[in-house]
Formats: sequence, C-alpha cells, structure tokens
Amino acid sequence: MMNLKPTDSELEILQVLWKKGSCTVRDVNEMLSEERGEDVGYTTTLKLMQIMHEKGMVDRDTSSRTHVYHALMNPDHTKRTILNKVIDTVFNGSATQLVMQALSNRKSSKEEIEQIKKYLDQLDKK
Amino acid sequence: MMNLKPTDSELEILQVLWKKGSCTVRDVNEMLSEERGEDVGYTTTLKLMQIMHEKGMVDRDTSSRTHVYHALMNPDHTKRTILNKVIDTVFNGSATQLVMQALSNRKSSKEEIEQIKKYLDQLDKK
DNA sequence: ATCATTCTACGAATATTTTCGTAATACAAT
DNA sequence: ATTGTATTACGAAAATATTCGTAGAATGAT
Repeated sequence: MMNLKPTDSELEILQVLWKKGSCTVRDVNEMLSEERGEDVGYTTTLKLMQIMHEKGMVDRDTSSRTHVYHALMNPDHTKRTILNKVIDTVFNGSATQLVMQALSNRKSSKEEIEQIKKYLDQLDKK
Repeated sequence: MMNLKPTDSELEILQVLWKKGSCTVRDVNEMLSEERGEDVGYTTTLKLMQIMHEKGMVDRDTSSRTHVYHALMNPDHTKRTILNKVIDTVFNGSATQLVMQALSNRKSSKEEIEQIKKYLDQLDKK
C-alpha cells in the first residue's frame, strides 16, 4: 500500500509520530525545533504534514479544531526499505559490507556485541 | 575538505568511478544506462559530471579532447558518512539496531556470518 | 576539403523539496 | 461583543536536483 519513500523532512516527522504515537502540528514542530537546535517555522511543519496526509502517509482526526495526526506508515517496513536501498546503492548489495562498516563506525558495548553474536548463531542454524 | 554529501545521481556516478578508476563521460553514461536498464541522456551525464567537477568531487584530465574523470572523494569516508547519517536519522543512533535489521533483510552465507563473528571477537577483545 | 560523428560547454526547462506569507476561521478571555 | 491568540488552508517563492536541447569545436574517414 504505502510504497512511497519519505523525503528527509517527512522521515523526521514520521520519527516523531512513531515515537509519540499521536501529535498535533504544534507537538511535532516543537520536537523538530528542539532536535535541530533552531526554530522551524510553524507553517512549514504544518504544510509538510498536510502533504503527508495527501500522500496517505499519515491520518488525522479533525473532529476538534487542532487536528491530531498519527503515522500510517509502518516503522519497521519503512526502515527496512530505506536500509535496503542503502545496501544496494552504497554497498553494492552486500549487507555484510554494510554491517562491518557500521560496527567500525560506532563503538558497541559488550552487551550489544553479545546480542549480535546470538543473532548470528540463530541465523547460522537455519 | 570534501564534506559535501553527494546527491543520488552523484553517488551513482561516484560508484562507477570508484569501480573503474578513470572514466570518460561516455564510459559512465553507458554504465548508468546498463544499470538502470534504460538509456540515460548523454548530456545529462555530462552535465552532472561537470557539476561534480565544479564542486570538487572529481578531477579531470583535459589534455585530450575526451576528458578523463576520476573521483576525488574517498569511497570509505563517503560511505561511512552516509551510513552514519542513516544510523542517526533512521535508527535513532543505534548501530546495533541497524546491524540486526540489515542481517534480517538479506540472507547471508555461512562464510559471511563467520566473517562478521570474527570481526565481533576482535572488537570484543579491545 | 567536405562530411559525418563525437565531444564539450552552456543555459534553460522540468521536477522535486522546503520554506513561508497571508487570509480566513475558531476559540478563549475579558 | 471585542480583542488577542492559535489554528488550518492555500498558494507561491526559494532552494535543490535532474534532464535535455542546441551550438560550436575537434576528430576521423572519404
């Protein structure tokens, strides 16, 4: 159904909606401003969310004057799609290459490393 | 120096240059057409590569009529930067989350899984 | 020398994404 | 009722990215 890829700004808004569940435009706008460390125009956020509504990425409750939005795009599915594109366009289709690069980029805790190892063992058995 | 993030098209061209080393516009254009399965306009590719030259992403040898281009951006560094952005904007800063997602998206061979495990062991020791 | 082909340069058209100004409306407080 | 504030709707400007047409120069074949 929802096979559109969100733009950067749209993704930013989706993240807020995924995290908070339901939001007014004001909610989202404040989150964005906070994250970016600079004010985002209120009508800019509004417009983006209206466009997202047109595209079917979000739904909204218009029963009260301040509309309440929530995401219609599934976070896991969306993230998977984005990641697949990165694997294909940046790492020549090799998930392994991407994984190694990610692991070298960021320091992982012992616990995280253990977690990944367990996951690999699981995969190995199949 | 080269802290620009390439656009999608620019990245596609960089990949060709990284793979082949040095290329004429025609070389790149044919690779792109092949990969996309449809013809890409020659002047479109030319224009993009000229823009990339203006931005300092590529260098070119103009001693003969057909100019020969090569990438100035380092592949590892560029890929790292792109990946870091994905980790931050899509996976809330968690490389582990991204890694698990990548592993579940694509089927890895036993050899690849082994390779990753070895890498994790290495990290663990430190 | 002429012609056909290939290439670069350049600018403009198109498309997409992001930002914002303005107007109309609803609501709350006085 | 009037005023001030917050909200939506709308359209257009600005910024960015992509595509392409055209012209002119270089090259090679005849």
